[in-house]
Amino acid sequence: MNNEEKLIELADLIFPDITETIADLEKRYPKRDLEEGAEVTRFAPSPTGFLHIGGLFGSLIDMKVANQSKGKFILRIEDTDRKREVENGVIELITQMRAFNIINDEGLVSETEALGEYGPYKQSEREYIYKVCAKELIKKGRVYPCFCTAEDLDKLRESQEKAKQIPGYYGQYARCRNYSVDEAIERIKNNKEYILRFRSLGSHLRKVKINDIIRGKIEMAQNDQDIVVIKSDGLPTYHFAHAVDDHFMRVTTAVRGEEWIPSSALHMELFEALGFEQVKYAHTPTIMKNDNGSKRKLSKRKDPESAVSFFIEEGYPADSVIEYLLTIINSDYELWRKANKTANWRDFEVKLNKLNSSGALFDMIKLTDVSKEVISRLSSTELLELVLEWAKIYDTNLYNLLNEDLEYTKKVFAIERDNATKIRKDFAKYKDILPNTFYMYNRLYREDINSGFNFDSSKLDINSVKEILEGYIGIHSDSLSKEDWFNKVKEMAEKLGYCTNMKEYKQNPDDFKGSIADVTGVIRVALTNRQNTPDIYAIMQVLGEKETIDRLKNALSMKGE
RNA sequence: GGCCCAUUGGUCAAGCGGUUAAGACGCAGCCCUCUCAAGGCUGAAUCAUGGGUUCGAUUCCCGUAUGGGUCACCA
Repeated sequence: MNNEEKLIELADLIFPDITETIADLEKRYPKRDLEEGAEVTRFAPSPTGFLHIGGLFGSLIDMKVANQSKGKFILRIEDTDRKREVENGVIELITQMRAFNIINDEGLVSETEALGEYGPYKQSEREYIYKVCAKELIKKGRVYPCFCTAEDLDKLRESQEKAKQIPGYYGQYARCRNYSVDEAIERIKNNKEYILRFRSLGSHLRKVKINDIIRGKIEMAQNDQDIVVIKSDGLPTYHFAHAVDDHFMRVTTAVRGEEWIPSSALHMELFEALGFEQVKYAHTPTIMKNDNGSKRKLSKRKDPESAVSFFIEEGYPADSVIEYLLTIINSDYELWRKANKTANWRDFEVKLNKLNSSGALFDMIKLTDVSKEVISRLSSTELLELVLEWAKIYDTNLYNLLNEDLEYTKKVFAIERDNATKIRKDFAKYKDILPNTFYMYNRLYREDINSGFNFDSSKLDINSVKEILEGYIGIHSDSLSKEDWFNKVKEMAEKLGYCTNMKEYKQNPDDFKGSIADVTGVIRVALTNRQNTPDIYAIMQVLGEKETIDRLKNALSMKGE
């Protein structure tokens, strides 16, 4: 029996049930019939139920690149590490992606259902496919059984470290690669436990070039490690699964985190050994956080904002997070947004080669700004809808409050928003809304004034406050236009000795009792118990005449006691 | 430690051999203004460092420093 025949015997011994070949798989998963330039991308997380901000970042790029080129965006679940699996992890992930409008064309759409012809899309269900590939490589002598135990490997690493050698299973240190096929067969027949390793033909003395879409050419040492291809549980390692899956799912561009750069040389060799065409790589930068002056990766344990669920819980609109991420992905996004004020971010074209390759610090303050902008583009109806959806889950008190009188709530939301010449930009997240509008709700307003009014006593004394309130109650009317209303307020203010022209007042403050701003300030506090609010005319219009007068009178009486 | 990646204001960054080195956030000031938010204007603030290459380097090359990543039967 020659060596080739022996290898076949070995392959059959290891995988007796596998009869198909890579060629069969090539037929089953044919090249896609897509337009020229169409990109097939994939997001391939582990089903931990936790969507990291970096994952959202990556999947957003995946989706944009696929959509823009009329390609396909696949969601594949990498569940080959059963220790990491979490119950309902897949559906949790999909739900979170959907919350941000990241929708895949293909792959998992629920815990068990999937779209597309290139499945299964869970790696644990692709065992057969990996085995077909592994078997073929055994026949070619490129995969061999390794009988080393965990202790063997520990010892090896230790001695390598001591001898200042590159650690790993390679070359002269790869004990099992040197067994003859007969020896290997014999060991297996004797029920020795084994895993399958790749036989690398590379040398770290030679260089190899990776062409990265984001970074350009990356030069590194060839792979020479005999990495594990199939683990003892029968499932593949990431490396092997990456090559097999991305090939047979006909992925064109693998967008992945930069932590994969060092293993790219290995992946190249794997593709080569399997006879696959290389995929293109786009290694994305890591999103970092400033921690006492030093950059570090956003950590799942230390940083709540590493989970996208954080932003949902806080009440940031999904689009805010996406648009913020887009500003990191392509910094000309902001220019585009300025030129296309009402457009949807989906219409923005992401350019992979314009990505900055250094890790960006996550900037909450910038997020806040982007988010204010996003919210300011919403009509009161749209905003209300989003807030209700959010509050239903995360703030039931708010949900109930807003629902007590939806028509009224709509009017509250419309203040300085609908038909306004200048739209308020003071909400960055839904959580900001209640602290800034609570006074529009009688019950909350009354609770708040229980502990006293916040009149600015440094400006006016009690008697002046009373005087203003009395004066204003006398002239208040709901039916005036804003201009007429303000003229009446000025008229009254003037009578009481206040300056109605701010410029004039600023020049000679001592000539007056105070300014028109002080007068409206008193009315404002009486109505809202806040010194800063939106336009009080608009507020009074929503409160209605009765409630307005009630509040003013109440303030007057409390102040007098 | 080996290998890899990165380095333009406080932050995100444009720039691709000759620029007064864009823009955004933030900050400061002014204007507008019934307060605030917004808006308008103005301002302070940047090419990590040392060598080359070049008539000329932020831009190209090498070294150094700093930061990050990676060296598993985890992905």
